Amino acid sequence: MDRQAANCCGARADCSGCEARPLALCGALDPADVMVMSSIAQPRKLAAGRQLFQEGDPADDVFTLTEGMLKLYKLMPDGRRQITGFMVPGDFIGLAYGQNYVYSAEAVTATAACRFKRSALLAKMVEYPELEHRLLSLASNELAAAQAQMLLLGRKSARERLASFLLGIAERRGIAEGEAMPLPMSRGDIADFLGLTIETVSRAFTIMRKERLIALPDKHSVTITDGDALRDAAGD
Amino acid sequence: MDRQAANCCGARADCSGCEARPLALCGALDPADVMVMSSIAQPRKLAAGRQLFQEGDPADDVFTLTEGMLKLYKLMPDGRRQITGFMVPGDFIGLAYGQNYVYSAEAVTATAACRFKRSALLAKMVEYPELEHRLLSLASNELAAAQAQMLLLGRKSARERLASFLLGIAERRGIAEGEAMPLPMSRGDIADFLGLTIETVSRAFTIMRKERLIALPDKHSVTITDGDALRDAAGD
DNA sequence: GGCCGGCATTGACCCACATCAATTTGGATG
DNA sequence: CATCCAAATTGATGTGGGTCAATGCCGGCC
Repeated sequence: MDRQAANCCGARADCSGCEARPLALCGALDPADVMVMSSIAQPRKLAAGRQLFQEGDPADDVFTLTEGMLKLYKLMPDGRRQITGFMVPGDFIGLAYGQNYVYSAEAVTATAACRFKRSALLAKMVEYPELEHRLLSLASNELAAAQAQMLLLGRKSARERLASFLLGIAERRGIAEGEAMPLPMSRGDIADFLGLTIETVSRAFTIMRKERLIALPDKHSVTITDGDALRDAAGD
Repeated sequence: MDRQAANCCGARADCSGCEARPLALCGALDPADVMVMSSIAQPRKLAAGRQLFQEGDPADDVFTLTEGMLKLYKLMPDGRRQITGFMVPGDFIGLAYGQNYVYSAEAVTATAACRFKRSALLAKMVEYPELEHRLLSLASNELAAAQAQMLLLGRKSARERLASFLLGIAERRGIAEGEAMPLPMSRGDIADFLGLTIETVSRAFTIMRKERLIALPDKHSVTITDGDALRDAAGD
């Protein structure tokens, strides 16, 4: 089973109906100028579990995620894995001025993304500096998130890590206390994001459920039932 | 002793002799245009141990480091600290599109930096898009470094962390095997950067010295004596 | 509806690193 | 040169989370 599902095309994108646009790179442009992006964008779909690219591949393309969720990760030769982020619609992927990708990207759920040739995007950025401006703003947000994650990985306990993780998702997704929140990634992915093992993540979920900080309607959703206590558990 | 040493001035910078320029933001400009930066740059000196700014302060200024070393860090309410990076001449500090700094910055050694009003820099970026381009390139390098650090913090052993740290500095500084490398930060700073305790860092140094991977001429220098073995110890 | 297989949970045990506690070292100061 | 003190090292002991192993759960498939 190595064929990719509904990938293909080479077709040009129709950005007019894109829901991710206001959030994403293209949101930097006047509505009238969005067509300049569609002229260089190639839509691309990816089934859950498939890779968008691998660490070390030549970084000729960059992407804007429009639907679904991707995970970015780095691997060590012995298989240890660190997930550096979960990407959601609007996120830009492939920023990096090196020749090659420095991490791998894999679909968590079925995803859709817009692919751009790096060279084409660079050319458009010369013409439309507001694109570069938006990209810098996306990059600096990512940097702030990366720094928060370093604090989490370097200094927080397992319990604090899980609490911070859940609060972070809820905030990013704008999900209120008492509302069910989708958690599409596996326990293994969460563990590799938080620098823990599957077993430790599972135990932390169980404890927090027993303490009524959260509820677990099923394995792929959480409800924050006591936001104050959860913030307390996050340690900051 | 709360007065700041030789800080002061409000004077305009003379960028013509700036050694950090080729590396830094200003290196993006034609030599003829560098004066546009000096017109908005304010030089600033900082003694070792002094803070440039604190997490939460209004982020009105941004900086380019020209001399010395700064550490950036985040604190938890109970005092746990994670250093997210050590900055060297050429590095840009204060990137972030929020209202407030999201980390603190403190001088490790005596430092010199160029301060810019964020608003003034933003204005110049409109006029000179190559400034924004350079900033994006600096940001994406920092992002790649942050991702490498997440792998280190989430998945590496104490020994691997220290080995990676030393190799990273040697590479950044262009220091060859057998050459003494300055290590201006304290063991405590190294510990807070690597997500370990002082004692564990100290033990790891001792072990690697006894194994002849490194030599420790004094507490603030290291020599990599067996680069291959050290790369091996770094795990990737 | 029953079977299968992958993911998640739970339990028992272990170990790398944290913590607590002395020393030792070395740079600053008079 | 002696004194002081903060930083670093070294040693003894504790523990949070990793490892290994068994069991449970659920969704897909015949």
